[in-house]
Amino acid sequence: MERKVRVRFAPSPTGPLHIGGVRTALFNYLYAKRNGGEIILRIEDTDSNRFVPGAEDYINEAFAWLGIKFDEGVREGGAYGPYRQSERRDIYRDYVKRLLDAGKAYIAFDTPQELEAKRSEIPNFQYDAKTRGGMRNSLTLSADEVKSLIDSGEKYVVRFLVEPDCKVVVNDLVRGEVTVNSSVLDDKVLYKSADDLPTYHLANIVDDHLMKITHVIRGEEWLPSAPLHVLLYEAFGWTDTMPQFVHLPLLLKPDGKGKLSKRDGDRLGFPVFPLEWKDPKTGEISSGYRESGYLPEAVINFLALLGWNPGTDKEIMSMDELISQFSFGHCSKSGAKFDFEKGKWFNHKYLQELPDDKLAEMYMPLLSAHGHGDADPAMVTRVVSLVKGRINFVRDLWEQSKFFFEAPTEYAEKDVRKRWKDGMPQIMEELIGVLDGISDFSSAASEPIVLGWIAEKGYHLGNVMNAFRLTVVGECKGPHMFDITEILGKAETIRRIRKGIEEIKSC
RNA sequence: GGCGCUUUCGUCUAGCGGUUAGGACGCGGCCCUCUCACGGCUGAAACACGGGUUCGAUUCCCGUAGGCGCUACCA
Repeated sequence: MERKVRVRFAPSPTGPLHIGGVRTALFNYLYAKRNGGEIILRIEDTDSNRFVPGAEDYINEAFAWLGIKFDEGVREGGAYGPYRQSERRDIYRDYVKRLLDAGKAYIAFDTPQELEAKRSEIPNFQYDAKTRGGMRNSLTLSADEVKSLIDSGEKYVVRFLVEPDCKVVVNDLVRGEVTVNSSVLDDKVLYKSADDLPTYHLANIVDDHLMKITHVIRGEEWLPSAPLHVLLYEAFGWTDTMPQFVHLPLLLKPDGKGKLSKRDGDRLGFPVFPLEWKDPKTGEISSGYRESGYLPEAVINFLALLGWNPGTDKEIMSMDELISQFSFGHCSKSGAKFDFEKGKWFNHKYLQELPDDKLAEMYMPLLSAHGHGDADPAMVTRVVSLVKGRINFVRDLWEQSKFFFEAPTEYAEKDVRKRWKDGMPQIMEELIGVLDGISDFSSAASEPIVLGWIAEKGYHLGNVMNAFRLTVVGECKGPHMFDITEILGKAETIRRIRKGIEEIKSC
């Protein structure tokens, strides 16, 4: 029977959501939506030691910004809650008991210190069929001993009993069949004594089963424990509804080796988190894509193409297009190095798609910060239309357009040397006269007049125009000259040429 | 160390037995042009290695090497 597709993204609230986690969530989302299914956000807070306040809110805010909407979750509600694992203790206890009663799990009293001692004493020590007979557990102790130990308040964990030498097959939608021998698996702790909570493995299987998850889509770091999960489904007798597994390739460091980590962002100067994050303990701030000027659509598009492709040359795709094209058949198997330059390119592309007035609106706070909050919106929109082609971020707008708002106070030495030749001040004086005589200062009307004057005088077009530009912009770059002067107006243009004649010293 | 996954330009990747090995980012050149960008065109740049299988391997299989992950009462 075909079950309705249900997937989940299950982060633990141990800090800000890593960009690799965002990518995993995105693939879950795309697959679910592509197949008319549902996506659940489950908070896996079964490690009370690593719990970080604020992390859960961060996760919700990040997905809201990115445009990934969950069908069920702590905030969204749903028929399969609670969606926070710390609120499901009773459920887990019940399922652990089932395993215990069925003889598929056992109680172990070994303390962390005892285990530590074993590990340093025996190389490659593993708690399994070979070694469990020499440990303190309900398999080696008599029922009476176990009972009295428990009654006396002795701490214990519950371990999964792994039968040795069995072939375990994990069926993975992107990797095919992955086979391991159960002897390489250890008797994993399913229930911890330290915080009276299950481990990831137990909670994960129980919740996925109860929440009717059909596809477990997660990072490749989980592949080694997937056989254990398969064994757990078998132990519970849930093999007929066991989800399909998909292990996604990891996001790797742009340089060097290893998977992308928090440190890489600080080191290489790009964010590894969707939103800025302030560590509640240390006060340390980690930059986010949102605060760095990224458009959420660009981040989504960029991330989608890391480890997946539509099978065509198309690269710029909206969320809806991604959804309609998505499949695991086009997922790659090997890790992808994080290419920050390409990320910038995506943002550049998406910025170009924005309407000018919208971009202008996004520019306003920055303009205000530079003391130009009173700028005319129509003028700003026009400015933005002229310079947007050269920006990767909204913040680049200032560097590219500040001369529209402030007269240059210094002049690029290199350009002065090249364009401010002897006699140029004199020609600029003439230019002032020509400009002063123009009544319609629009680009279209003024350009032929100035160009005509240059031609008539036999001046060098490039030299005169660049000297002109130097006085108005401060350097030889920027949009079409007459588009600039149209916005500046006659008075300001002439004022700047005069200022230039005064201040530019030829070399 | 053990176990598993993986391997096409510097990077992200297309390719699913026969291709001049394609695209994108970045880099170089040309065009456009008053400048710098944008844009258009274009150039350099890859099948890790060794065995098989096959008429034929980038493609399938096996090794080797490299890379990555896991190896906790963390997820």
